[in-house]
Amino acid sequence: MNKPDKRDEVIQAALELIAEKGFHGAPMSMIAEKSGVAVGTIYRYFENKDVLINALYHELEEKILVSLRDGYSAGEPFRKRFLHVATALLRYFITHPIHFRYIEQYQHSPYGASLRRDRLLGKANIPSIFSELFAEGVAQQVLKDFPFIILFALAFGPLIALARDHILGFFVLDDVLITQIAEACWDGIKR
Amino acid sequence: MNKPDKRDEVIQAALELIAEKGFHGAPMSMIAEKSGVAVGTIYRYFENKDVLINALYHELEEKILVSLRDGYSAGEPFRKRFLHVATALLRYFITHPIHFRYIEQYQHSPYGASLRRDRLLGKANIPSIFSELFAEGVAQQVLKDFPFIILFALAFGPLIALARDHILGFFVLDDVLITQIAEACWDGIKR
Amino acid sequence: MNKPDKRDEVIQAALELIAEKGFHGAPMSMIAEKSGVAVGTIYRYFENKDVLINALYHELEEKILVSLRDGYSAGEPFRKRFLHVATALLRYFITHPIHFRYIEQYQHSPYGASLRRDRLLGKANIPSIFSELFAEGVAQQVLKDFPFIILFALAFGPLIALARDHILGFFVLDDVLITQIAEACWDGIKR
Amino acid sequence: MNKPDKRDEVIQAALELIAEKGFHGAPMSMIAEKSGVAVGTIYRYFENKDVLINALYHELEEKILVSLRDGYSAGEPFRKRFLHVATALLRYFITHPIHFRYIEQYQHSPYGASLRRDRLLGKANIPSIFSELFAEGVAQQVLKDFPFIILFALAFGPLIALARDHILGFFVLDDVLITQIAEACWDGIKR
DNA sequence: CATGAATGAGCTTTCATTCAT
DNA sequence: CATGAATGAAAGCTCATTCAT
Repeated sequence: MNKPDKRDEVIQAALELIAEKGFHGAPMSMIAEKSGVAVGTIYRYFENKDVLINALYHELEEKILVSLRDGYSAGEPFRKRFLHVATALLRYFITHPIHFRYIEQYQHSPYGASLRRDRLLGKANIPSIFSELFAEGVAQQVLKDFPFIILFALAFGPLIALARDHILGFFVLDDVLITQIAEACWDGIKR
Repeated sequence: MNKPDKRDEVIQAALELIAEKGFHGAPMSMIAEKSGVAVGTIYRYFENKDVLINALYHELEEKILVSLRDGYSAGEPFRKRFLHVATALLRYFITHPIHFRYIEQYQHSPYGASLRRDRLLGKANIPSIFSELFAEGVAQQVLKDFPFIILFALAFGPLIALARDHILGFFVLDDVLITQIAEACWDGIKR
Repeated sequence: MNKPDKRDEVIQAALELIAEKGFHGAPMSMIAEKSGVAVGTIYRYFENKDVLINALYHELEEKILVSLRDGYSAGEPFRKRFLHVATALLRYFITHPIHFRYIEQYQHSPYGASLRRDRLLGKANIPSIFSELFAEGVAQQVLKDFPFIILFALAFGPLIALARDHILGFFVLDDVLITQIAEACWDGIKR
Repeated sequence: MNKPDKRDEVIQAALELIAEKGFHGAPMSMIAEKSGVAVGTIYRYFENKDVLINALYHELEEKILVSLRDGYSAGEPFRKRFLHVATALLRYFITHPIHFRYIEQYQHSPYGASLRRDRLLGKANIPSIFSELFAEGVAQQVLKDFPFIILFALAFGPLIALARDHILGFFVLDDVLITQIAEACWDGIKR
């Protein structure tokens, strides 16, 4: 639980640098400098740069899941739960733009493809909140009768696109819009 | 007869290598070798690697637009036209997976951010087929009253996510599914 | 005598480009473009870049010698003849700054060292106007009793340094100064 | 004990290689090899090749100034001081031919032109020993009434030319000649 | 003779990784 | 455990030279 301080410094520095400058714009030496640590020290905590990049991604993913579960109650009606998850996700991204940029880069790189493949092959696990939600929605016949992967794309594809547009400054998301957008996504998946 | 023989070879080699290995996994020397051309020759056709990457993107985009316009008739009802564009786009991607992977990488890189910004500022032009379609839909009050950028995300965000999932082999898209998905996207944007 | 037009164009373009940008800032392709000739054509007239560079130097040297002999009369008193040569040289340089810059670069490059060595070994000939002038001056006991090479340095070393300073804009030479400088050089060599 | 071990090795290797082969005949890889260091190591000490070249020049210049000040006494008569500086300079060059060749190349390259310009504009400082000497000489009316730049050329132009000739083996300078030459230069500048 | 597309060796510079201290 | 100087493979790009047309 009490991870060494230095490890956290490195993770944070890597996050900020890579989010801003991309994987190749953030050399290990720069990460070392920003985190106030020697280059060699990074290699005590992470075997190599790839390991660092993957570990960072998984930490971010975990933080998002925690945030989605906050205020999420299995007792609520299904639609309400979906809207909660969708708006929480969008809100997380726009309040953590650096996390978003990192995740986006990760997912569209070879790293992301590997992880997805591993998840498909069962080597890595799919976050349960999503699979449970959609499994239930299909079972209750509230949702369109699509495979999980399609429902996921219909529900979250637009959110991610819009988070990016907001973060890039192409338009501004406010609470009203966020709700309207989540409802539009709901229209896309509801039966 | 076909003058830009070498240029085409280079473009094709770059497309395939970058789609597979990413921008940084495809050095100029590798592109040269794959295209059967000397390194220096690439620089006769493209001032530098960035120019090559951008030119390639614009060629692909143009091909997609041509393909979307094929069978598109302004006389058809609005919904039908939307479904045509959506299914055609999805079909293009799954029949040209390499193009898709290249475009995806491009759009999530600094190159893509620059282009988007230029388009927003009016320096580069937005493909008219999309802007016309949505402008008309909003005017006719068939679509939800959202700004263009949100409609675009709702309509195409899921398609792109699903194209990627199909190409990565996570599931299989067939004609029936494609139509159903396009209709689900329609549900997301229609009033 | 009627050298091909193209050869002259190449020589002139090379002169201007190299004078301004140095040997390595003037690629053959640039020389070709500036002279309105194809790259391959240059190689019809000059076996390679080194040959071009050397040929150009010798053409310039010849022009200077012609200009020094203009108005030079063996009948004049010795001092007057020296002042003529010295002022003519300085005037040539400041009216042909491009020639000066080329020559300067040449003489301080490996090319210049080779040529000097060849002249020492008798493979190349020393311009006669200088050797005759100084030989006579020494014989008449008007000049200090130094070897030719030292007299040459005392007489022309300052001129060349000042031509450079003038051309670089560090100060301005006018007719009065030119005469005064030549006389100061005379003070350096006269007995 | 001697920290900048590698830095010195690099400086020395660069000096020798560039003196012999010119700036462009001494690639970084060659400098690395000669100094027994990896290429990348050079870049720890010098940001790039230009920085290395300039740093090397300034180190040499400083060494020369130190050597000129050795045995120089402000109390001596003016002529004696001038002769000291002139002979010391000539002696330095012929005992350090590699330094001479490097300096010569530097001064006749774009590097040298930049430095001269900076010194003229006051951005870089002119070695005080020269400016003080000539300023005093003019004030005492011992020297011809020329601007500093002309006196400098008259005094040192011949020395530099003769150092080069000696180093290239065109003739041999000995102590007697060196003194005679310095006196001839004195004749050039004295009133 | 003239052309200029093609070549590829060679240049400068970067950066993930190692290891002696 | 921490350090950061050292490494050297590999990248993008240039340009003198060739040769099919």
